Amino acid sequence: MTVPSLASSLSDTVSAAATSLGLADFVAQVRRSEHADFQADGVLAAARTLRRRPRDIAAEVVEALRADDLVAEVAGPGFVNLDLTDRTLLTQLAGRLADPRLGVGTPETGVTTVVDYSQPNIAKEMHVGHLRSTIIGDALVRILEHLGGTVVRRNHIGDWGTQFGMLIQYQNEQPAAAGGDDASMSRLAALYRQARARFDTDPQFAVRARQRVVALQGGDPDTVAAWQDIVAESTRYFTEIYDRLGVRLTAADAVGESAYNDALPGVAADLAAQAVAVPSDGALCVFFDQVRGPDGAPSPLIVRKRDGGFGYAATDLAALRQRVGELHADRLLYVVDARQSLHFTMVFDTARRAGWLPPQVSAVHVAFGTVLGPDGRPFKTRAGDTVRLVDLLTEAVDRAREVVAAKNPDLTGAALHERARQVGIGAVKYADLATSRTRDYTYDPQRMLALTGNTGVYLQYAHARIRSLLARAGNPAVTVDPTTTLEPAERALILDLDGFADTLTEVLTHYEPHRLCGYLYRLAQTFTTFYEHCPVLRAPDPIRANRLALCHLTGETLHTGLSLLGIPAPTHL
RNA sequence: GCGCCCGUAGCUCAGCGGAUAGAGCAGGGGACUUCUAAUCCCAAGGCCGCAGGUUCGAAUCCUGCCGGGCGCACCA
Repeated sequence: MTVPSLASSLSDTVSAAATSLGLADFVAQVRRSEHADFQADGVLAAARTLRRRPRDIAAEVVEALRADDLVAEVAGPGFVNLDLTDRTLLTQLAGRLADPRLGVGTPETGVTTVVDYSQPNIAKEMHVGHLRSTIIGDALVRILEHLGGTVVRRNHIGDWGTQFGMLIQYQNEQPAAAGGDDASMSRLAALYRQARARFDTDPQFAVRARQRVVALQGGDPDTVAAWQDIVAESTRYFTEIYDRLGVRLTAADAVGESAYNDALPGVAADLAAQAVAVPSDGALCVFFDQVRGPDGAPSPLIVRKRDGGFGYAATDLAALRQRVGELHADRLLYVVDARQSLHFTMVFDTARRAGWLPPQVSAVHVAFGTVLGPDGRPFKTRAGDTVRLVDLLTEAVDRAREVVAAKNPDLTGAALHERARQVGIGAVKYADLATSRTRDYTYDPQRMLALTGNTGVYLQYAHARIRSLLARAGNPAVTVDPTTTLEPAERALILDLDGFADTLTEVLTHYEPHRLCGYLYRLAQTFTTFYEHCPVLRAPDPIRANRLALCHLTGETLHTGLSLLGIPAPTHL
């Protein structure tokens, strides 16, 4: 059963009190405060429109709030401080514990969201950019689903385009150099590099490669078969990485660019018929008032190229139309690099104009910044190559294994490996999710894998400690006695715990998972303060039982919160 | 030229209209016969890029600068 947060309940209470006083426009903003449990803001703003003294209004509100379980008082220039009784806090604690969902509601019920994320390219290695998209998208998917939403995952894989002509042609001409029958991702990556180099330096090969593209698009059986082999091999590889990452993307979620091929002529024809797109230099383009190039000339979204081919604008439009029209999406999320922001602005605008994106359907480019190395430059190896995602994950897990083994010598073999995986992958994900997504992100393996401070491990450790404590107590049934007197550290913990559901909805207002990271980190710190100040097992009942209940809810909240970030929370570290 | 993002402690970052701007890391000083010290406590560290404006109140909103990053016609 949904348990409204204390903050939202108080907001209702204060608003009702203000209404009873005739303060019609009063909007109570209740938030946590250093000076009380909560503070209600809004009096100062109301005072101006009413032309009255703020403290007088605040005093009236306080008077109207008079109740047994609430202490309200005027503070400063016109703040209303709100303090709740221990009994109220303990009752709230009991309410959350009584619900398997910790009282979190399902405000997303009935809302369908299509989330487009990960987007690796066939025959190319995944790198840190894909990692960001994958991790952020996965967290958003989990949170949307947890709040009752319907989610369609879409992995818009780069499985089509001119580079496949190059790849297949090179493979045909140089079967040995391309690694023969040895089908693997490293073979494909090497093939890609060699084919690219040949394409750039040998004009005659480039001509043959372009002819091969025509053959592919024309459905030549041998060429199509070669393409399918390459796609299948890459897809197996991606699935392997998703499994390693603990990301819930499957082959079924992969709907690549090629899936929209048949729809592209229709997209172009409809846009042309509606005059949304117009011919320009032989291409079919959509223009925008504000979008201009360096020369001052309008810059288009190119729906169909001069040679008659389609680029990714057409593909994105086809996908969008299908997601709204056939999948009945209420919301479209694109977890893509911030550098694509102009592209999405144009695509969304075009779709609006064409009527494919009705006003009630939102489309959001969930942009993230470039991944930088410790030197502040785009993250590359010392040789200047893109860092392979697999290498990065392997390094993270290896280092985690060393740390885990050092702290927990009894752990060996498969158990050690599993623990190292949970810690290492968790560290990578947390480091990526914890910073606000729009800014460029400094990827520093040293810092992230130090496994100390504000990291995933800190949270995993806090969780494991709680599980250990509860196990030591014999995992008793949870009971809450609402009549005990609370220590400040206990009050702070209950108040923090109560903010979980509100944090999740806050994450969805701007699709910012880092807010959940910040919440969980604060919660872990508050718990640690409680842990240092309030003995649990040694305390006499009913205080002991209440503290065990606090531990229980904290453990559950950390576990749920971490899992919503896609981070495992083992019972032991 | 136009557009988007970013300038907060030495470093990496939170905070984005409310009371005295916070954390982590690094560096300094402490705390383990104690429920996991992968932890905690204390001290130190700030013209919140600059200048105006709006407001009872601005790191937060608006305008203009400065500095950095990234986009802007046939790659995706």
